[in-house]
Amino acid sequence: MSVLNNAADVLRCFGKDCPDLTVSDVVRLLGMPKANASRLLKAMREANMLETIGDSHRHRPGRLMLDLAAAYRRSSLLIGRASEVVAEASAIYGHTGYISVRDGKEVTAVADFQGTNALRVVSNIGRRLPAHLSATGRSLLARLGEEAVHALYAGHGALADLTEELSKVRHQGFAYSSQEATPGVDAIAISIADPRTDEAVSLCIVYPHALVDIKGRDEMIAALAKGAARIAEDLGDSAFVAPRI
Amino acid sequence: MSVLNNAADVLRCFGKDCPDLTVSDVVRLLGMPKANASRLLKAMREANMLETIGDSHRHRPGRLMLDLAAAYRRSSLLIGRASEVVAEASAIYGHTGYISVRDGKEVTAVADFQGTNALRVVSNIGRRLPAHLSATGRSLLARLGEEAVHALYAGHGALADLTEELSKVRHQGFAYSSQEATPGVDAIAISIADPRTDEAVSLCIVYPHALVDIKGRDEMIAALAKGAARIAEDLGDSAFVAPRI
DNA sequence: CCGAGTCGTTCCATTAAATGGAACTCGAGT
DNA sequence: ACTCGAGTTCCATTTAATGGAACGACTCGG
Repeated sequence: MSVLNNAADVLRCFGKDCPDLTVSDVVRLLGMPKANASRLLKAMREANMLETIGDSHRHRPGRLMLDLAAAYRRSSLLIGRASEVVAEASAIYGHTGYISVRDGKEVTAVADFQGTNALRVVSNIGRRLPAHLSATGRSLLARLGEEAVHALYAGHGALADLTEELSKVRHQGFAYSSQEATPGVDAIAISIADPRTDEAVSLCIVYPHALVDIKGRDEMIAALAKGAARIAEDLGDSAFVAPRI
Repeated sequence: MSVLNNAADVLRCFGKDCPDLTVSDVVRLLGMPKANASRLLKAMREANMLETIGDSHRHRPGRLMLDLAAAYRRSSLLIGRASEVVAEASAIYGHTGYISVRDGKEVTAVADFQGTNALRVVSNIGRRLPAHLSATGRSLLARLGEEAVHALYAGHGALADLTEELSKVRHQGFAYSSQEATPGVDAIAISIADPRTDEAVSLCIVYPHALVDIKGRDEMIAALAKGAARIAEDLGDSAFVAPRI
């Protein structure tokens, strides 16, 4: 099924910073003969996996793909429950919140809730972040055993720091970052899991550093924690530790 | 490229109300030999187009698909501009807003902004609605010529009503529905297009019928219209008509 | 503990599709 | 008119998809 893999490779190209693709982009990025690239994009177009932008030769993901992220959300009880909690916290405090999942060494947001404050962090849904460099990523990595993290980050320079940071997250019950990925932006994150499906998600709030002091931060952690604890109990997530603040 | 089409057909199954798929679901829904279904799902799994839920045999869209909706949004300047307008209106009035696109006789939301009011309409992103039965759909259909609508809905029972309704939308500059798709829920929608790419989107606000009178509705229409007019001017959308209220 | 039923995977010969080099088309820019 | 880059089409070769049938795993009711 080589076509499928090629098609998946094409779709992966959209991942990082590439808003659209042409035949020659695909040739360059994937090192594929251009006859193949041309036919592949055509077939993907006909299958609604891609569509052209206007009548140019540039391609973007097709309509078929639009609903799949929503289908993913709908397939998971955990995501639905977590969304309720974050949506409420986001509405109360006015900061942007999101739900994210880990995929190897990366995290992706699966749902976001725009804050309402005049100064708020714009959500970055659909953009992959390195798990070890974000609060939401570390809250998810902390759920892995220490060995699993070692295996995942074997040979990685940041492993020592990460190990220490994760044990702190495990002890505290939440992850925190201050101006780490983005200057002026802090984040808090708590993870929960569904033992029946082995999936884990992170509940995260991001906010402008200047607007929230430690007291305000702890208030939001408590709000997330309350909802997360209820979900953990309902689903039987025995690994959940209530945050200590 | 028959695999691609089969894969696309599988992905389409997630569209309506089907949160997960098994091999036999695929056999039943697509009438495919089960040997093929089994191998196809396996290949899609390996390409990250699907993933299993826990260690069961149930499949959902894979992580690869999660970012594609966001890539779609990023590829379109129009969607970005429209999102700003709806996000602001949603924050001001506290009602849920979304941006949607038309795909034949259906409309899909591509972005949503949860309202903050205690009583708010929960967004239905990723669920396809019949275009002729929703305000957002009619605001987009109104952009088509009358002949194009006739061609699209040839033989459809609702064509006469729809034609009349659309000419009203064209004249008013906005579409309105009161308790149409959902009891107790009203909606307003304004569409704009980017002539360079031939894409059109609808800016839509949905709100509880009981909470908003005509005056409040017109205020929101004016807010959307103001943002939409600015976008229409910037992009050169000559077909845009400013709402008359 | 057994057998019927359901579900998923694997095997294998047949058939159909993907592959990649080269030739061809189309526009844009000297 | 010529060239350059981008995209598509052609064709013989190779490779992968197909579907019937057999096989393994599991569940339910007796």
